[in-house]
Amino acid sequence: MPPKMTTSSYAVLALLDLRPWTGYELTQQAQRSLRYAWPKSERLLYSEPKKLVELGFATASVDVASGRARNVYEITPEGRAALAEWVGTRTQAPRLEIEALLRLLFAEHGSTEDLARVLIELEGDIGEHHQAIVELMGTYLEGGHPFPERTHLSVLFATFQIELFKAIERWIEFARSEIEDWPDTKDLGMTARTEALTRLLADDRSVLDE
Amino acid sequence: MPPKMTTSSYAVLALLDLRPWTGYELTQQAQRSLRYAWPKSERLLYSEPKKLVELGFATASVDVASGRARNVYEITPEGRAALAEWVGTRTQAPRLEIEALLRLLFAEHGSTEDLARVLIELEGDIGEHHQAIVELMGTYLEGGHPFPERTHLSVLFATFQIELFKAIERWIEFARSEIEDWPDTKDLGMTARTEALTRLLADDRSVLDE
DNA sequence: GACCATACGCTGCAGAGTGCAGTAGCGTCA
DNA sequence: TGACGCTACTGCACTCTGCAGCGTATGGTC
Repeated sequence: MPPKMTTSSYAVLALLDLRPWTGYELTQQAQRSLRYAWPKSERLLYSEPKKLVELGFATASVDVASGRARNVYEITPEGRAALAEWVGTRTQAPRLEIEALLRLLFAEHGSTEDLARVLIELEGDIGEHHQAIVELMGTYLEGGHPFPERTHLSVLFATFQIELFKAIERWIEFARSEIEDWPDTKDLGMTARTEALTRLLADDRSVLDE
Repeated sequence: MPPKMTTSSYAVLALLDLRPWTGYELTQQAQRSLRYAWPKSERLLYSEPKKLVELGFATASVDVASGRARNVYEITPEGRAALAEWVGTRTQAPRLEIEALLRLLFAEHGSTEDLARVLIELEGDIGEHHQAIVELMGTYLEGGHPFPERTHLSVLFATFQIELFKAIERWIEFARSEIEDWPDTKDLGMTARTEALTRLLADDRSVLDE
């Protein structure tokens, strides 16, 4: 049986459609540009182009010119056809893994300080990404986009990241102020405040509009 | 070598701390309540309690009382100790897999209609979750929380979901109106509109404040 | 009263994906 | 000159997923 095309395979194939890349470049580029939509390990990104070659969607050649040997991958017409077909398939539902929220849900095992620390860690992780995107937009303004004709796509993509990060940061502030009023993490149950929040949520209203 | 405790192991252990569960109940409960923070497959959720037993963090017994045989798992004092230690460890960075955004980034392979369809699919997936949370809050108001003393945690957790879903839905509307003005998905590059957006993002301003 | 769908209650297995260790060449700065 | 870091990967063990399969009990239909 031939290997199966996964979403990750199409992601790498779409990069190969832009230009030929070496395996190393592919891992670096994919980790930098796709990290926020499709985070995958370096290890996998080294394996995917090999699979594409096996399927006839890419060709591999070895370049020895610049120093040490490197695999160079290039897309084939069959590869482009596969990409065109991919567009018609159903999009997978998003999948959000947020350990900080798991720890919030089970915060009873630690103190309110432990919970505050979890929020700080989340804030740090989000803040890093947030800042990186803002800086990237600065370089785009100076003509730094590696594929200028694709700027409209990268920027629309970036608007999502920024709105998401801002929303999460706003929530962290909100959660922090809520937790400040908690005497403990345990056994509070349905306090007056929690009931007020529950009512807002049951009416599908934002808890931040204050 | 004994098996390794993963975040998923702690998630299941934290559930076991609430009360004993059968394997089946554990899979259902974990998929319902943890889906938005820590989405894991049914298969894994059947395996985790076995690992906990091997580590001495839970005990297993077979209940034949009600119809057919079922495994019942219960936490041990060692299990509770492990949970208490977990609180002190570093929280993993969030990991957001959103195939819709990957397809946006490579929208050049399809038409603007294809891209609009991707947004509709994303909207549908988010909308389902959004609605489920709102309904859950309704049941909490009617005293439907299975562990009433933990309501404050569940509700704070839910505020995150609602704010996140609302932010994503707002962005989808925004993206839709942007794409409507595109003659094509390809080669637009740095249009005047894209430049305006890039400037906003580089200043870390929201593109939705209009 | 036989049938069938559906929920319960799992297990095995192949394959996707991760993390880490290891290997090896090249540049550079002290 | 040797220590460090970047380039450029590969192998391996292990985590996690999806799917197929399998038997039991419950409720409703023809």
